[in-house]
Amino acid sequence: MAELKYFIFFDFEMLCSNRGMAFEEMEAIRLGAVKYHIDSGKIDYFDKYIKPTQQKPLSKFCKKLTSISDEDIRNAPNFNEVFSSFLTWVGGVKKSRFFSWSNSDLLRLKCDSHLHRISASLITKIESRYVDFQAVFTKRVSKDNLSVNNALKLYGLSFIGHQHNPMYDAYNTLRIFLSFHHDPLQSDLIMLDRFIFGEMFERIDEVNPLVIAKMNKDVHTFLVNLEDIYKMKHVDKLLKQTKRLVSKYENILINRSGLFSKEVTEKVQLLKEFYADLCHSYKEHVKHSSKVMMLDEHIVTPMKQIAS
DNA sequence: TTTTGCAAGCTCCCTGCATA
DNA sequence: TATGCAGGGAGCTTGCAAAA
Repeated sequence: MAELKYFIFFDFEMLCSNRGMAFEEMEAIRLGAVKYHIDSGKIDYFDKYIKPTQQKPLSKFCKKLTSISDEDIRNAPNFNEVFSSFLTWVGGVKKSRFFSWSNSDLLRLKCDSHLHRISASLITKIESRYVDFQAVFTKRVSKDNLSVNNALKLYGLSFIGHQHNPMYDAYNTLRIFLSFHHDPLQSDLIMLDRFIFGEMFERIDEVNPLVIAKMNKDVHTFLVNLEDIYKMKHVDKLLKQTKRLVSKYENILINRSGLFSKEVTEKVQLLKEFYADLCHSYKEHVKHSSKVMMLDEHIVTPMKQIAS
């Protein structure tokens, strides 16, 4: 396995129309990217227009959105040429990890590569090193899918360059990535705001007691509504409800910032154990064609411990 | 402006049960 | 057996945010 040296953030601008267009027809017309050297922090830039196979003039909507003109792409190299120079610029797929903000850029890459008969194994190689950073950020920090601009704002940053310029979009995605990695405390505070409290903390020392109080309240409400016996058709609803509760708190276990106390992480662990036992018990009941599912005392014990 | 994805809420239909 | 009611589930609608 080659040593990881670069993080490549890339973004495509595509053909588009306000009258609707099938994704297959939305060929790439500009590829922008930034290369982050992991060792030195140096950043390289890549930006090229792409001539699409279809020769129709760009729609007004597309021109306005992307600031790309017909002249920009008329004499541009085709997808094969741009992709080839992109790979040269990357300097080694095996030494790189690829990122974009939403997986639509990967889908575009796959779609256009197929159209231009680019080696499928090469695309598979890139895909195996690809991360949809928006999905990671949503799961770990923001809860909802945010635009690059709104994600930057969470860290008090503003967009640098022009939006819908793919190189700047890629560069600003890198800035979110670096904030996420270099400022775990702020990332955890944002996560608490968006997943649990709906507001930012002013004082760090308030965090742990308030998380415990909130968990106690949530778990207590859950236990009040919990029944001893469920018809099997109703267990699905219980599982969903429990999963939502786990999703709300499980990021605390990662604790990159060290913000959360042992007491807090242990309570979240108990919550996860309860969910795991519940899922296991459900599968066993399904396996034996049970009509009802009883919640044994030992399954509910972790929840009672949290609420105590 | 359209498309996409997700979540929440709403509606309709089916099922089961009670009653005549 | 026919009718009416309640509850639940599937599927549809709506709203929101992000993508181009």
